[in-house]
Amino acid sequence: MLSNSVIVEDMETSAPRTARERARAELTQEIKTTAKRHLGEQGASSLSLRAVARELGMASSAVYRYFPSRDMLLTALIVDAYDSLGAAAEIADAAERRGDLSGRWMSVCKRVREWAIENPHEYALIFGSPVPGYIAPPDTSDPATRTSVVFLGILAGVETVRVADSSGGSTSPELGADLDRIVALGDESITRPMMMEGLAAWMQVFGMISFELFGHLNTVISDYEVHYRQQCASLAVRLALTDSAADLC
Amino acid sequence: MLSNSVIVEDMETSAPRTARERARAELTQEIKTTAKRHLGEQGASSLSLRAVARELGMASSAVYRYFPSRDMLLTALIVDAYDSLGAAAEIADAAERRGDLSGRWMSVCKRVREWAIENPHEYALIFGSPVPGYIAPPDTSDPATRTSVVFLGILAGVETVRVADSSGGSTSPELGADLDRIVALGDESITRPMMMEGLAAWMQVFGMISFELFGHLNTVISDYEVHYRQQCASLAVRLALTDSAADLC
DNA sequence: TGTACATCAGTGAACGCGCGTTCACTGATGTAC
DNA sequence: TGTACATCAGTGAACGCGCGTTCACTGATGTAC
Repeated sequence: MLSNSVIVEDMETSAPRTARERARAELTQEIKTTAKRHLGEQGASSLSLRAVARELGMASSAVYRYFPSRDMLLTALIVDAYDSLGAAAEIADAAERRGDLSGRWMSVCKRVREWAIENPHEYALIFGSPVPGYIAPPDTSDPATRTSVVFLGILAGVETVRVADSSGGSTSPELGADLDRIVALGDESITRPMMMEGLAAWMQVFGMISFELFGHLNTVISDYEVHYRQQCASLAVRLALTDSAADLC
Repeated sequence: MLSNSVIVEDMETSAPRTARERARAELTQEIKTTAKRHLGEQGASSLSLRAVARELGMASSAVYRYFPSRDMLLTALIVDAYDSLGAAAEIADAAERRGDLSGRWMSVCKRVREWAIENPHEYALIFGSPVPGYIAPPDTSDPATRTSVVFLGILAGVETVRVADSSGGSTSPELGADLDRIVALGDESITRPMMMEGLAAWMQVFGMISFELFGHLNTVISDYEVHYRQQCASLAVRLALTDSAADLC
């Protein structure tokens, strides 16, 4: 997975030999950076090529030398966002001792929220409402999985026997197959009940971040950070990453 | 809370004596209905008054007899969406025996997801990325709480002693005050650990629905309904609404 | 090292389009006597 | 019941605006000999 991302970055940033190539790489980046800023002021669906060009002091038609259409620019932003979040999660995970599962979990959770707060518009771009009429091309799905692979890696270290089966034994065959398929992604042996808990935790994490960023808790919670940390610590216990949440807060 | 919503509906639908008043009420509703449909095709930020008018076969300027501006129309849609979801949750809750806490929980969870699937654009409107540049007026916040009040009502029935404190004892004073404030909303005695679990469950529920609707699990889960039901059953156990998830699935 | 040609970035005008909002107006509906 | 006036819904033209995209062009950068 890591090697995969390196390849992507290679194509974008490395080996700009001639001045022309260097200039092109730089302007491509500048256009994306400006467009990212505009996302916040206008929202994804009304991102304007002309406005971006105007801010960069160039003719609107010049942007077409870099992106063949507005939708392609949007796609580039989405891919970048997934990649940026994925890289942040990978780094946070790698900073902890491999055996310290709860430490890795807390570190990744913390970093994901930080990333969202630092890049609210990009977070909204990938986790908010889909841009209507826009259909993500297949090349977006690969960087999208980076973050969840990190998460699966942490789960894989758990003695999954310790997670009880709370399904009541009535899992549908279809859902069972789904769970097995996710497990196979990580190439590890995770039990189905464990996978259900993992999915639940994952969705709760993004639910919490979305609620915070989209303002659904504005009049409810004031100390978002402490709340988030405690909830993540509870999740660590539930996922059997540790015995006690006390030392995580 | 219920009486409040009745008042709102009274103002909108009741007592249209003259033909003029009846026509006005009907057209107001028609405009909103058409606008709702357009939400899906274009997204909230590019909802077009002119397009709505065109579809209704009237001059674009005529819409201004009903809504003073595009933003006011958007506000009306948001208020309607919150109210509609809140009403659905209240009805689902009321259909179950008061003492059957896990039944009420499962019923409300099921109905909330159904509502989201039936009204994906309205769901995205209130739980997706905020419409940029649009600032919700204060009158939107009241209907927004309807759904959570239903949820608090269920929590209030639990012997909260049964929910263990997983915070490790290090709650910040600020967060503690936040939790107490939420508890006070429902005018019931819910312990802080219980409230934390309640928030977690609530956000997981909306995280699951958002992931499903926004397509983040498209290649991951195929049997959304079973997955959702099982996760909600697990949550019921965790919230001490029941002892076993088995009879809920 | 110098010249001739090819490649490419960027320009500016133009296309057709849709938008929100305003305004003076017409004609229908409601009300007071 | 009938008339005179007030209220209001809806019209259509106009305002100024921004949008995505195309196209023929100029001039700079790169390359082959």
